[in-house]
Amino acid sequence: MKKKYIFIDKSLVNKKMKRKVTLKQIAKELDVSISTVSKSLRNSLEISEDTRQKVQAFAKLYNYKPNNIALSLKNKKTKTICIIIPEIIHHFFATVISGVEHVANENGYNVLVCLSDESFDKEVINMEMLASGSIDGFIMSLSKETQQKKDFHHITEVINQGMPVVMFDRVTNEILCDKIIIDDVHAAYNATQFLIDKGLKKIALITTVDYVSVGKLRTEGYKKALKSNDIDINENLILKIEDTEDFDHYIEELLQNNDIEAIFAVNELFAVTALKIANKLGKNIPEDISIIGFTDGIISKYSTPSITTVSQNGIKMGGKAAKMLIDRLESEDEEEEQYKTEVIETELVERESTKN
Amino acid sequence: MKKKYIFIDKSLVNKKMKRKVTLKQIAKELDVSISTVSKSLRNSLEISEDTRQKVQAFAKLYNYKPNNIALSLKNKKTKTICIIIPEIIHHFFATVISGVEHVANENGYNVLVCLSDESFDKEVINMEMLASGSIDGFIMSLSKETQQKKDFHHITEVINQGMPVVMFDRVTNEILCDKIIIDDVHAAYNATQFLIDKGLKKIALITTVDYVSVGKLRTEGYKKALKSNDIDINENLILKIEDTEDFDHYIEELLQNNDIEAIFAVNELFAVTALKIANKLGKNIPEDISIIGFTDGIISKYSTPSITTVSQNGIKMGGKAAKMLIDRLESEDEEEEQYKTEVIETELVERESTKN
DNA sequence: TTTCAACACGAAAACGTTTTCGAAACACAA
DNA sequence: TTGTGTTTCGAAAACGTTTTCGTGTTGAAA
Repeated sequence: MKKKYIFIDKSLVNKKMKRKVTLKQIAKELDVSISTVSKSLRNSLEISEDTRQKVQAFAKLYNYKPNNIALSLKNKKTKTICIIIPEIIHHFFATVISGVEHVANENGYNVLVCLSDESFDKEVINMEMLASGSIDGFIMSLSKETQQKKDFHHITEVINQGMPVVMFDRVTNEILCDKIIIDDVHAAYNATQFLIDKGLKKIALITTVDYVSVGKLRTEGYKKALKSNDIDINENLILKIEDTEDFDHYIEELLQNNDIEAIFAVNELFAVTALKIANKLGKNIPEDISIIGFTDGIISKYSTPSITTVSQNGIKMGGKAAKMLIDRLESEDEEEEQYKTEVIETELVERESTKN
Repeated sequence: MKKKYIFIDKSLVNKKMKRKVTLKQIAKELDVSISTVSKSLRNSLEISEDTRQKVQAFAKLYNYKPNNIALSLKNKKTKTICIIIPEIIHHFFATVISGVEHVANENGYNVLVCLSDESFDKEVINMEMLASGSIDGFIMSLSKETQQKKDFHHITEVINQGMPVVMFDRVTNEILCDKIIIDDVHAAYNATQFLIDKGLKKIALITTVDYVSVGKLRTEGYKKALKSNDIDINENLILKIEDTEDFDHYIEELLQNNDIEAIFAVNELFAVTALKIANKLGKNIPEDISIIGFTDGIISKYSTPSITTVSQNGIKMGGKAAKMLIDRLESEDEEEEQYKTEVIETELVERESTKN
């Protein structure tokens, strides 16, 4: 008979289990007070050399580590910050988290990640839940639904409780707090100008509906660039896409019904989809149509042809956001500084989808 | 003179600041004991209808929320789980987090994200740090360095302290715990067989160095498929790539020096890079060379041509991992069940990079 | 009037720390 | 012996909860 499983004796397992040791247990074992143990471990001069060494040796032997929760309760800080983002599958948001995590870690903070799924309710629930002591501060980018509703009471509430909030990318003027953004208008302006400089005039815009702040701003930049080059704005060339819907056929229509020379898309997905549809319609990129996207993600980089984009540098944004939050946390109740809005430089990454 | 800034009076700010109210404060205000307040809020029958209502009204007015840290200390559970992954920028890991987060949230848990950056030390530090009360359990995928060193003491230690650990994707046999994996050998076998079924025989493999567990297993599957179809294994067609190095020219060599009919790549990056280099060398995909990748990521989907891949379903993996961990947390100290290893089904997603 | 429930509430312990303050013990000078 | 310091330690409060147990009050039954 073959043995198929190895059953592990429970008492044996428990023997191996060194449950976490506490100050109280050490104190009892060494027959001193809890205070003495605590002080010894923190090398207080109040305690004699002898006792200190004895305690420290014992603590090391039993691998004593102070309980973080108890410390949090005592210090009223958790050394944890929370980042709330609409979703994590987007490359941009993943890079932001990466940036946040690194800076946070360097400063001894941990990062709690919450996904709002673009839902107002989840955003509210998460914030209310966590504001009750679990974390020291928030970094967040608004969900689409929140931006549409323009209801920010959950954020004001948290701020009024004295908890710092740093907003990034999708922000709102209705909340006073630290912010990290890019100059969407300017970046879009530059991207459009870049196309115009190549001698292209019939430039289509694929953007989001207006309540998405960044979409609106980028649309603004696009229009501004056209105007300052005395190119008429043709509303037929502007496609506003509701994010939930299947948008392929809209782009197909756009490309079929207009002899477009270039496309500026406000995100990566729109850009790559336009590229694929253009291909399907027998247009060559960049010979027939030039394409510029937004967000320097993995798609643009590995697409064929690779796509010229406006790079947002999510890692930098995340890093700066974490730095701002932590600065505010650590300087707390010193002079209340004014809230700052920091603008991160964007960069046009030229690739194969635009002709030169 | 134009006003450039609006200075906000600090006392005013503080007036608006409703700092978190505690049981003690409510008790004092209503001139009852803390116990009475606590019981009232939890609708204890010990307390008279009158008092209960009074307390509840007051608590609602001042927006009382119990302090999570205090609760954690009392209950010895934090309702937080930690996921440690090598990096977040990889689409696969992002999807896993997404899966974890959703299931965790459904069950009232929060998710702490730690990035090991493929570094053994960071993995160790993070685990040791957090094991001291901050979280209830771990979900993790090993860093490359840890796999190389084969040093898992930090994980055993945590487990011995009674903290449950669930490993996924990059796991090891040296640790006894719950695991979620895919059958890498089988999936690679199928992918290779898929190519063979198309009549392709000269199939190259682009894989990682052997210490990466999944790379090794997928290599095994590839070889197995060749053998069972009586195709000789040509080591020249097997390219093992060290992850840190710049590998483009290796792939280029591989493609130039052999008249390859198909490529099986163990990850997305290798696949798309091979595709681009093949293109550059004037080969048509899939007419001249068929390509299959691994990990159903964003790159494969939006590449041109889109890439046939083995889909790992990270969301499902993450969800299952979270479920397993939470089950163990909540059933704790009931019968110690045996550790389970769950195998997630993979799926071959057929796209344009393989001919039919 | 006594007795006994039932009711309504409070005191205190517990979770694991840190820190303040007081005090015991001892040494040493006057 | 007394007074003055110094050294070394412990008690207790504090952080914010929950929960056990005790207790005082009331009303009714005996």
